[in-house]
Amino acid sequence: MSKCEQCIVRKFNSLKELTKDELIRITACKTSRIIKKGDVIFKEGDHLNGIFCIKEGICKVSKMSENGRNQIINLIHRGNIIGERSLISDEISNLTAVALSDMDVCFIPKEEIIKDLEKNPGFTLDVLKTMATSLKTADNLIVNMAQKSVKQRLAETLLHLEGKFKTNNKGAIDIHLSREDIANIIGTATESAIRLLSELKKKKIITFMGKDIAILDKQELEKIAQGF
Amino acid sequence: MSKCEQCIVRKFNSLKELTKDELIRITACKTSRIIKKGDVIFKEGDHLNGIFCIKEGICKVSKMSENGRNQIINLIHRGNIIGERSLISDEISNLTAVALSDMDVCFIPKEEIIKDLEKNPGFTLDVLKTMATSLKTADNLIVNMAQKSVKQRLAETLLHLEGKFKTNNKGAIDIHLSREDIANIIGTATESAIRLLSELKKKKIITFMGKDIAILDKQELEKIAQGF
DNA sequence: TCGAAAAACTGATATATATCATATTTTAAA
DNA sequence: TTTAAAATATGATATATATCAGTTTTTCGA
Repeated sequence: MSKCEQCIVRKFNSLKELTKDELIRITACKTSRIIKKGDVIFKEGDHLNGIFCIKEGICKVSKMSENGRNQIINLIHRGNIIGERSLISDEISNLTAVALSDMDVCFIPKEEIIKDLEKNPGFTLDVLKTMATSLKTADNLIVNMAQKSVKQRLAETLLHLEGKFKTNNKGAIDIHLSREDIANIIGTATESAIRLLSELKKKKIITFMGKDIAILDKQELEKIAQGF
Repeated sequence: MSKCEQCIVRKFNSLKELTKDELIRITACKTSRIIKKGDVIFKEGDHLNGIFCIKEGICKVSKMSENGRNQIINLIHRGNIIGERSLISDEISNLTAVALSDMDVCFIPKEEIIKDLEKNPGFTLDVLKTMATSLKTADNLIVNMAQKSVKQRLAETLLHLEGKFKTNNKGAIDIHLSREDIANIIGTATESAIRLLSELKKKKIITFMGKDIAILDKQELEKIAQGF
């Protein structure tokens, strides 16, 4: 069992605010889990009973609309925590998390986190700051979804993905998403996403490298994202 | 100058967690403001330097998209607090707040709230819980905006408005919004909103009462909201 | 390595929604 | 009260996007 006190991943999230003693307590009760690509970490309606700290890998966080269409709300990677919103509200999960790659995560039981929230104001404040940032991001997404065209949202998504996941040694965006996933991020039909990607490829703004996508003309993509 | 200790409005927000002493301190430094319908309370890019506690009236909280279209993110009324997200992130405001009616609000300076956040864990935890709820609401809105048709969103908005603002003595939804405001809530062109409202009126699902709207057939509206 | 299933792709068509134009009604200011 | 401006309404049309149908390519398990 790896020790939280020595885990570098906590530096990237609110757990960095915990004291050594608190971390030792967490180490004692947390469980490590290996999650296979495609596995469901949790789904809408689940009682979570804790939070997940992502040590390695990527997952998508999504929600079903009443129409039966799936909307990806966020992509989560190393260092992030998921499940904390439901924990704080003391509710069943409103979201579904599915692994996009093999993952290495730690599960920390609810009671331990609540103990820290009640006893360590620095931790609580950091969780609050993180949530404030999430809320700002969500507000931006609402505006984009409501006001921008699918083409704009696709361009923006590609730029955002490159910024977040960087490029691999071949210059391609370092995350593999299916066409359906991309469609579910921008909120459109899979066919529409495919068509618009093909169009961008034809215009040499992007290119496909095996399963990945590389941005060739960032400037042009930024223009499209802004509606030109 | 009214006293926070005696103010009933605080019972509806996180300020309820403050101690008597803390409230007395807030009373000493807060300022009351009368805001006229149509006035801007704050706008995107403003340094807020505090939060606003709404004692009376309603305001819309919105954000401009890069396209130059305005998206209303939330409607805020008596008991709610605005400006706390920017305060916690220590950022300029990402949103604009405009009064939809004459308002009576209290402005509480940033330093005082920060003091309480640092010293009163119950207060911080309540702010955190409120923000967790806001985040859930925002996530739902993302999904609706991305996956539902304008017609669905209009129906849902009308139902939501009735639930939130109740009906007046004539049975109309007790908030007055311009057609443009309604369009900016559902994220569509004003003409489209008008057309769809007319359609609902023609079908006797809603009716117009002067400036207000009344829901005549809630069941049917719920069906439309669900995509039928 | 084969074959079935899944994913990616393309075309044709329908439909929802935006846009532009213009008319009518309401509001508010002079 | 009159009048200009704003809000509401409606029609015509263009366009973006969804949907349905079918093909090709890729993936992966037996």
